[in-house]
Amino acid sequence: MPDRATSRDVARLAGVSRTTVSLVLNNVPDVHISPETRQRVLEAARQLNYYPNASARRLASGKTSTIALVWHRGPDRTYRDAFLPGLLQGATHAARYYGYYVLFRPMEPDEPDDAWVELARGRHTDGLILSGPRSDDTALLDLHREGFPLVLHGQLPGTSIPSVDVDNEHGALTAVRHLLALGHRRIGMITNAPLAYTASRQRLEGYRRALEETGIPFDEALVRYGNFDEESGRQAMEALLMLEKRPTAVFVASDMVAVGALRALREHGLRAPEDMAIVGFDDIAASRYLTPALTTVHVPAFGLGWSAAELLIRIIENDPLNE
Amino acid sequence: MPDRATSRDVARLAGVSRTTVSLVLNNVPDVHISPETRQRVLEAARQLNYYPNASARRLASGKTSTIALVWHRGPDRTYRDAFLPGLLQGATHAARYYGYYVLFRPMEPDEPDDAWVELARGRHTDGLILSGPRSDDTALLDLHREGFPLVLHGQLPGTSIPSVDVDNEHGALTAVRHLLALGHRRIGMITNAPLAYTASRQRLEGYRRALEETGIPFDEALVRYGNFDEESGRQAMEALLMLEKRPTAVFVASDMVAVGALRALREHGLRAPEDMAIVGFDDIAASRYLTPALTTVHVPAFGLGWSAAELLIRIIENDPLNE
DNA sequence: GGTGTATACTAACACGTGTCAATAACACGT
DNA sequence: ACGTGTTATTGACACGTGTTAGTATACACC
Repeated sequence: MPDRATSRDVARLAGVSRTTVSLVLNNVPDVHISPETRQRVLEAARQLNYYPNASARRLASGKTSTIALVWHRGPDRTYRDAFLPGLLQGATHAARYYGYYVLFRPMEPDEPDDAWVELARGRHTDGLILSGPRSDDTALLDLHREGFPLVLHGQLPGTSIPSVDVDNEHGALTAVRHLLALGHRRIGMITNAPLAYTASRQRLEGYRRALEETGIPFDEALVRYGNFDEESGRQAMEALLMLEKRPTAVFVASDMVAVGALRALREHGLRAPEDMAIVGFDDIAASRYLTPALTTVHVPAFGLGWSAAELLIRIIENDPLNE
Repeated sequence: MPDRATSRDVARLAGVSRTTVSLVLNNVPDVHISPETRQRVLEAARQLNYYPNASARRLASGKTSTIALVWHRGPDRTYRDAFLPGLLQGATHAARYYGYYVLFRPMEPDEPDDAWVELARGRHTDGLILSGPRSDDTALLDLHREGFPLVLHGQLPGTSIPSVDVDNEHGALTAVRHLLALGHRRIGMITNAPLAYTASRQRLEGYRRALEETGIPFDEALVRYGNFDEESGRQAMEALLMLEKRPTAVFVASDMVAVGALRALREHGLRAPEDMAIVGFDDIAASRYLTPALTTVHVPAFGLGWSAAELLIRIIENDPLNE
């Protein structure tokens, strides 16, 4: 590769000092450069096709202008894969707006849970978005205590670390209200996952509140538990169909699980929504192509990515924790 | 944030020179350090929780240990979104294996087509994977001529730039052979996109070759042209259904387009595969959840990402173009 | 006892930028 | 003539690491 031009080369060609080159190219405010000099510098830079060396700039400025998205793949792999493009593009969109790059760092099963810490400690990035954090992660708490900029995507109860997440309860509330508005009074629910997951509890709570609003008593017999995948949805629906008094509608708190529930219906010769109305949650791409199309609660992956990145960059640039 | 330890601090604590610290921590070969010294250095580093500063290391070594994935979203947005997680995770998987990080850089509609060039010229990364390159991109050719490591994902006829891509022709060949093996003799095709796209032409060629193998004459009347989306598939299938002699099977060279084709069948009261067999291409996640499930040609997104990154890193590290 | 040679370590330079403190030139009022 | 302030520019240091050339010591060999 040919030798690249440095700011020294630009300075020489323009007949000024390296400092002046830096001041001009960075548009440093409150500094006076004569228009002719400015012009000469810009012309020289153009002529030499000069691009400042990122590594040198990082070292000198102490800023990497980079944030990282750390991606824990959970047990709900397929669901999270469907979520990734939106989240990532949202994050990069915001990052670009503020002049940052985005490093993508998926955590793989064979590495230690806190392998991502090196990104922070080695100052590869100015901040991190952690998607799918674990609460037993002491490295995470340490970093936060030291004031390293972090934003979580997902719930982590009991910490003060900034986070973004879907409003699970409200989404569920809306979904069940929709079924109520259609006239259903006996409405079942299949959760997206076991109740150990915060999101799961919140969606259940939304379901409960919607019923409460309408004065319908909560009936535990109508609730079954999904476990991320299709098969768990099929089994849960089977169980609901076995009930003496079947529900006329079911809120399934995950599209992936809902696919299984729909399959169970078909196996019993039942049709949706005529024989049983179904509302999903997550808005996976596939739901649009199902037959019949699945009504579902939209989850704004792009918006979440955007918000997470924007929040993180605000924290990085204000540094409110240490000044 | 507390002051981080530098290699100087480690050197002082261990009672050695900074050079020794560097030699020990980087495991530099062919250099002799006594076991006691080595131990003292490692202990000091541990005690100070020392992580080398990435920016300084980059500057000193001239290596960023980073590759970037440049993502052009094409007109086929949904399809490419479904492809992203696999490609990206494949690339990061290989990158991690070789000790590289991955920068994700989507190109947005509002920026110049060659905005990504700054990544290379500013030495933000050691190399680039370009997904969905444009042939009219002179900046691309310039960089390649200068020996900057590049790998393309997708076709770019008439250049010597290394690239990875799906074997479109072979995939199509396999799909049509499958239909032939089922006994079909009158097989239609709906392309994934207009023939201006290389991938489109290659899939058509695979279809043609499969027929040829079996001695079935190619009949242009049985070929219709999709355009990435569902609606184009619906229309194309409508046209095929209007034929006097309908095909008994159709190879649709894109799952997204196939979804539309299936819809058209339903609208005519026809069932797949009983009334008309369909084989798709791309293996989007949704195809598994369609009813009936769509048989499709699997596209190994993860493998492509892996290959692209591995090839790129080989080029970076051998630098065969300039030595 | 001199001559090589392997071992263990270090001083000093390089990487290319950002930025502060200093300087020089000049205008202006008294 | 002298101080004061403004404008335009620069010299010199800092950022934290990698790496080469070199020094000092110990050891082996004839």
